[in-house]
Amino acid sequence: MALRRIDPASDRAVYRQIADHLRADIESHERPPGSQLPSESSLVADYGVSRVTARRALSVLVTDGLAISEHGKGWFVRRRPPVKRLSSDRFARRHEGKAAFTVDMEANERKFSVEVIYVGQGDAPPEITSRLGLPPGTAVLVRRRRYLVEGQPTEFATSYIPLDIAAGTPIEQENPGPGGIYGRMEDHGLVFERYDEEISARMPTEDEARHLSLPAGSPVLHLVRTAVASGRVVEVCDTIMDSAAFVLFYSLPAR
Amino acid sequence: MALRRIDPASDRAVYRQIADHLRADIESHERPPGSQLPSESSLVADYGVSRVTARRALSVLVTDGLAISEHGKGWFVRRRPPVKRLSSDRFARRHEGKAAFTVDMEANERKFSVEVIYVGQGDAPPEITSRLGLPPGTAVLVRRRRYLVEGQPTEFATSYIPLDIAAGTPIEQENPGPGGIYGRMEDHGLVFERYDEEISARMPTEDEARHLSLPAGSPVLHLVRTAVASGRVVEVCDTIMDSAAFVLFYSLPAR
DNA sequence: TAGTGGTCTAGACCACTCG
DNA sequence: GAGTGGTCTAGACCACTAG
Repeated sequence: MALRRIDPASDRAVYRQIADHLRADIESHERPPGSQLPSESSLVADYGVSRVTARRALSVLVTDGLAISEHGKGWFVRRRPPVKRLSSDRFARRHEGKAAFTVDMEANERKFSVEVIYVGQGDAPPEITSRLGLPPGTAVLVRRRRYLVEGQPTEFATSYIPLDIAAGTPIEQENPGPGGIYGRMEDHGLVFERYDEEISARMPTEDEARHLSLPAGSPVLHLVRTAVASGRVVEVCDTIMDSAAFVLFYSLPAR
Repeated sequence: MALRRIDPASDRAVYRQIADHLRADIESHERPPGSQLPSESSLVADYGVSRVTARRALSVLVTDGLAISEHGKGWFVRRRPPVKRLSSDRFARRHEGKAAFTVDMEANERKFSVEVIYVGQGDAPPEITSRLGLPPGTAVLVRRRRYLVEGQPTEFATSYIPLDIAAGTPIEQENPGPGGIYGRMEDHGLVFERYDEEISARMPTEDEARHLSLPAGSPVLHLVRTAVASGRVVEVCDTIMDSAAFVLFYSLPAR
């Protein structure tokens, strides 16, 4: 964090050089997560650049997911919530009467909560009805909720369930009871065979960024789970996760 | 793509309004992938804003992963390489004598190639030696390579293998032969038990962005695979993937 | 009120691409 | 050479946060 100067002979743009200095400080933990970065005016004074250039340097760090700005307060090194999501034994342990998310979080000893945003009939996007094996436009049960870990939103999930499975069962309730919706499906004789998960990553839409309180430069993990029971698809769950908060874990047997 | 105007009464910043217009055109495919966006000067003329504001609007799209700029040429709607990576049957099919990546790509009928960057002894980061069950600083065999799909780099992988397994075997060669390094390990009597995979997503480092020719606003998928055979960890493979090029697929049995 | 970031302007010089 | 993006400056006004 020693005072560094711009090399005017360098090919590297001035704003990048300043960003490099700050990045080095962040990566070496000389500027720890949550600490305040130099203000724009102090960069202007220290480096002898215009305010626009100082801002650009700081913006580079935001784009790289290393910093955030807070209006009226300053620029700060971004805090990273460390959370781990288990997978392979996630569904096995569900049989003890807990929903998958509960199992995941308890395995990591964190305080969590669930916010139900919407439960009721609704339309599903065509990609979803197609996975469910239903004609486009078919009404389904929609369960939309947001998961919070230690007060911070980290995950935003929407489940789609065929109405012939959900109608008249506790699956239509906000709280479907012990074991979650999978438990209720088993009560009705459905035998689960497998869960297929597709994972991708991308930048969030503006909506997603708002729902998850994501700073700029923070990608999301997109997970689509298809649950198969008794020979048919009984649920498609579309999940958007703060990528800074999750590591997904899969254990594949060799044979 | 009709001529739209800025609403000066709106709370939304001018550069965001312009970005919104362009984003809508991109998402509706009125501006298809690869097409040229309006030049900075034409935005200046059409919207009556300064060049800085026009550039900021375009930069928003870059940060969101929707556009790229090419010096001297213009701004373009980003092309997205569609590729799918299979997982669950990836290792099962390896036994036919093909490496996992080959299986993945053939399943998607794409032209691919592998570039070997380095094969030889080297140091492994402490996270890696710890996974391998070796003391920090132990030398290991390092195999670093880059995978290209249809000429575009999409994946950058580094394998770390304990020397007592690799030394004196074709694993130390650039081309380890049919079935890849796993095939050679089996030749020596190792029996594979499972592959553990940890997946996360984040923004790339500058190095990673260069190696993968990633535009700004393009996150990477980070996959760390730990191969367990005959009761010990025989390889850790650290993979960085262009998130725009991959969808990871896992099938989890219910019991 | 003082300090911080958020937005915008007008103008400059440079480097790259293409015909 | 004409057009495109890349970088930088000096200055302005506004909005938010704090003591």
